Amino acid sequence: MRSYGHFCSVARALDVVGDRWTLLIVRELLLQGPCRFTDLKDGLPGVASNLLSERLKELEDSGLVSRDAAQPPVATNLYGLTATGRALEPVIQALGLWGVQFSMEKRTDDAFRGQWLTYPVAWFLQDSRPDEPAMTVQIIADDEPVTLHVGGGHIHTERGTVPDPAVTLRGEPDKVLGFLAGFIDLKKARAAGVEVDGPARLLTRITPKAQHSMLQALTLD
Amino acid sequence: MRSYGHFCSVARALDVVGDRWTLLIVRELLLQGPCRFTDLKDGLPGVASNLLSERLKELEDSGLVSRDAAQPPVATNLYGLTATGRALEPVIQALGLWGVQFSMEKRTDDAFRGQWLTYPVAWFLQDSRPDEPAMTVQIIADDEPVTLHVGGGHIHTERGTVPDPAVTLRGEPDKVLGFLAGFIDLKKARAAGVEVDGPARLLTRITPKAQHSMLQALTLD
DNA sequence: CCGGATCCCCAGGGATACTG
DNA sequence: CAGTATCCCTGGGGATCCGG
Repeated sequence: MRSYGHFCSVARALDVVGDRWTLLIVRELLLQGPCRFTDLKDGLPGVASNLLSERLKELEDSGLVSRDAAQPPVATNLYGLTATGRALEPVIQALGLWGVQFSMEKRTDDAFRGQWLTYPVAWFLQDSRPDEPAMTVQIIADDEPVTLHVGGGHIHTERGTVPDPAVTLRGEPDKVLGFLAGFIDLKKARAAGVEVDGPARLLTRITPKAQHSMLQALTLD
Repeated sequence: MRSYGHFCSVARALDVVGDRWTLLIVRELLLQGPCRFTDLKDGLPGVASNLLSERLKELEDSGLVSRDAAQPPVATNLYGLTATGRALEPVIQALGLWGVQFSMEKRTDDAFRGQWLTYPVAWFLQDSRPDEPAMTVQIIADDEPVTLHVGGGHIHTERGTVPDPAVTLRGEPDKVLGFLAGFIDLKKARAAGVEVDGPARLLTRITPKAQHSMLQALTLD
């Protein structure tokens, strides 16, 4: 990217990561960990392959991304973040927190990937009944399966399915997230097409963290 | 800006502030407070006036910036941040902290403005001898005058000169900042063209905050 | 099928000139 | 002073193609 030419650390940071797609590539590498070109491309719907290739080269030159040959059986490269790249997590988080206020606007054609549910859950939600036995919640949003491990006060997420979840949620991503975060109640969620398999009351132990009161001011129509 | 089309709050945030110059405009409005078009343009060396005009319009539409007519005598508009815009400060700060590692690279033709010194001072430096009487330090970097008010454990900065400072520092911005932050000692600073008027030992009460140890690993050649 | 490279087209950015 | 208008050109988007 063309340098802003300012002696200012904010401008210098943007000289490195200010290009289109760059911070979203870092987001995907943070969420997915070291992964292949194709995995990155799938996690960045809409990116042109030449752009992704070019950005990865620039990020490698800047020392934010490492490129390693995978184990011999598979002939592919694995892209991962260096320590410098991982140090961008506070930037991604600050952007993500600020961006929540725009996340509930209805946009019918937005793409969705399961791993994108990870951050809002980690940032905003908690297990409010840590003494109850751990449970797993299966979420299927836009056919993207995500598993929530709830217990001990925390919620851990991962992609994929799990054999016998305590509860299963299916629906559109914004509705599922809105329900989990408490923007809409069970009745409205069901009206919006969210299906709940299993005892819905188990889900009441998932609550927003208090410090993000901004979230609770949001409404979902 | 063209939307990324991702149902992800990071992407939604970048849909709003991901355009070139946008976050630097927010930086200037945070640093300068409500100000005129010309003040913004001066604080953003290199920006084309049509770009600045266009961005301000977009920021106004997004609800980040307010445009108010100034007091009758002067016929001009004042641009300021709304609460939504000010909420970007954590993003700017995270970027600025991450960008420090690139800030000491020598770039001879970088522009400099006094207000850009405000953030590094506020983020990294402290008054390590709060019990001593307050003092003012005058900095003249690239002909941009900045005043440091040091006392009570804190350092407050403002643009402009002050009548009788305890110490005056003159030199190139990176050298002055490097000296203040402790990357280079007085001898090296003088060798690099920094002039100190007044008792230099008074400056030893300005020290880096402990939590930003990253800073101290940096070296300035 | 994976990991890109190449090509073409167009929107957006940069520089400059101009106007109320 | 505070923008607007214009032109040019780079850089991004999209599709396709190619070597392994």
